[in-house]
Amino acid sequence: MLLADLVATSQAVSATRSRKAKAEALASALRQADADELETVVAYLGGTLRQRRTGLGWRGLTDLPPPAGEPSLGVSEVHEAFEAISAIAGTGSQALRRAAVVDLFGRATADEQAWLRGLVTGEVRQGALDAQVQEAVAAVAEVPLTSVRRAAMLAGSTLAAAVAAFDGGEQALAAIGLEVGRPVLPMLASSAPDVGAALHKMRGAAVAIDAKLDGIRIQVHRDRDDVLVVTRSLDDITGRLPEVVEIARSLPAERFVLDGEALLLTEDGRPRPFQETSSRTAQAGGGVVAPYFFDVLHLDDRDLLDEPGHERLAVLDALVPQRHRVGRVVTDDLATAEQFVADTLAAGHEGVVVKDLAVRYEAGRRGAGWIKVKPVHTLDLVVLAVEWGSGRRQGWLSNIHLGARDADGGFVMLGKTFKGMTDEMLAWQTDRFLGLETSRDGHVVHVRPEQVVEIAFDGLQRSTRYPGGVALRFARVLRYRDDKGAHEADTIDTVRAMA
DNA sequence: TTCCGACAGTGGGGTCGCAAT
DNA sequence: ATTGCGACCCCACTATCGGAA
Repeated sequence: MLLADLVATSQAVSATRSRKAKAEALASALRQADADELETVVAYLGGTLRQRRTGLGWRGLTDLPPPAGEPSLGVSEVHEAFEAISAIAGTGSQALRRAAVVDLFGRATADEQAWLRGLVTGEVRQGALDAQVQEAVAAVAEVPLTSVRRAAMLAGSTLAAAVAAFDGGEQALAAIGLEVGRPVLPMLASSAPDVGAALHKMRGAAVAIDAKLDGIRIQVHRDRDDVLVVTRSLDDITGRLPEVVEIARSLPAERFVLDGEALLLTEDGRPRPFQETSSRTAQAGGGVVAPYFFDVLHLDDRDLLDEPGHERLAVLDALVPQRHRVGRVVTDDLATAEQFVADTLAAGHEGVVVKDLAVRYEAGRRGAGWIKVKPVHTLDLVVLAVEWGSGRRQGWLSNIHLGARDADGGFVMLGKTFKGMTDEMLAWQTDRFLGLETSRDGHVVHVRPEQVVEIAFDGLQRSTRYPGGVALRFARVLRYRDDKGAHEADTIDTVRAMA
C-alpha cells in the first residue's frame, strides 16, 4: 500500500463530519492493506507512529528537502525509515538522524510531507483517532465493536486488539484478558463542581469518597519478585520509583495489579506540591515518593475488573496497609461527605473523587462512575496580548495573555489560557482585541491593557517563566467583565497572598 | 423529539535529559 | 554555562455526532 493512499484516506476522513462516514473511509483503507503492513496502517490511520519516541518534533521537521513530484513511498517503507530514526535517538548522532529525515521526506510528495509531519507531531487532525479506528477494525474483521474496545483497553493498545481481531476474530479478542505485567488503560473520572452535585449524579447510590492526591498516577503490577510500575500513559517508570517497588514486594500476596498515586510527602506527612513530586519522579534521590493505592484489579489469579467497587475495596483493604491507601469515607450523607472534603483539603490534598460502589473497573473509560471534585479559585485579570488560533480556531484570536495589576500601574503576566471560550466568545474577542491592538510580534497581537476577564484556576505554582514568580494552574475563562475597568482588576499582591 | 455519553481538538505550565551554541 | 527541543507529567473546556431515553 502506498503512503499516498493513506494520505488520501486521511483527507477523505477530514472532509466529512459524519463519524460513520469517517469510519467507513478508514475501513476501506484497511481492506486495501496487505497482511504484513496491517499494523502500520492501523497505527497511521489512528494518527500515531509505531515508535514511542523518534527524537523528532516540529522543529526537527522544518527545512525539509524539496518534495517529490510523484508518490512512490510504501507504507512499510515509511515504518522502516522511522524504525531507523528511532534507533538513532539516544546515540547522539544528530547528523545521522538529519540524513535519515532528509532521505525519507525527500521521497515524499508535498501532501505526504505535510501529513508525515502531522503524524510525527501528533497533529493529524482528521477528526478521528483511536475510537474511529476501532470502529473500522470491527467492521472489516466482522467482530462486535465492544469486543475490539474491551481488548484494546485490556491490552493497553488498539494495535494489539486489531491484530487479534484480524488474526483470530472474536475468539482471539475474547482471549485477551487482564495479564499481570501487561499495563491496562486506567479508569478516569468525570468531574462535578461540588460533592453535592456529584452525589446527586449518583442518584442516592452508596458511594466511596477518596482523597484526590496531586501526584503521579501509577499502576503497579507484581508477579512474585517482578514489579512493574507504569504511568497513566503506560510508560514504564519502575526504575525511578524504588520505594514503590519495595512496598509492592512487601505486600502479602504473589500476584496483583494495583491502581494508585505516587506522591512526595514532607516529614510530617503533608503532601508536597505537584512540581516537587514531578521532579523527584523524573530522577532518583531527594525524598521518598510513596504509593497511595485506591483500587485493585487483580489478586492471586482472581480478576477483579468486573467486580463491583465495594468488593474491590474489600480486597484492597485486606491487601494494602492503611498507610499506603488513600483516605476514604463511605457514606450517602451530604454533611458527612462535605466534612470529609473539608478535612481532605485541610490536609493539603487536591480534592476528592466520588465513586459509585456498584460500578466495575472500566479500563480506559471516563465514566460517570467516578466523579472528581476540586475547589476552584477565581481572579479578575487584564488581557495583555492575544495569539492567533490554529486548526478550527484559525482566523480567530484565541489564546489570551493574562496579567495582574502591580503597584505602579503596570501589569504582571501570570500565564495564558484558551479554555472556556465558546465560538461566540471567540468571535467577540477577535473583534474586541483587534480594536485594542497596539503592535504585532509573529502570531502575537499586543493590546492596550483595558479588557478585564474573570479567570478560574486550580491553584498557583512557582514559575521561572513569568516575572512575578508565580503562574496559574489550569487557567480558564469564566466571562469577560465589562462592568470592571482595568484599574479594578486583582493585584499581584492579592495573588501572592493566595499562594 | 430531546438528552446525554463519548470523542476530538485546542492548547496551558512544569519537569527532565540531551545536543548545539 | 546557557538555550532550545523533545518527551512526559499534570490538565479544562467546547462542539459535535449519534445512540439512548
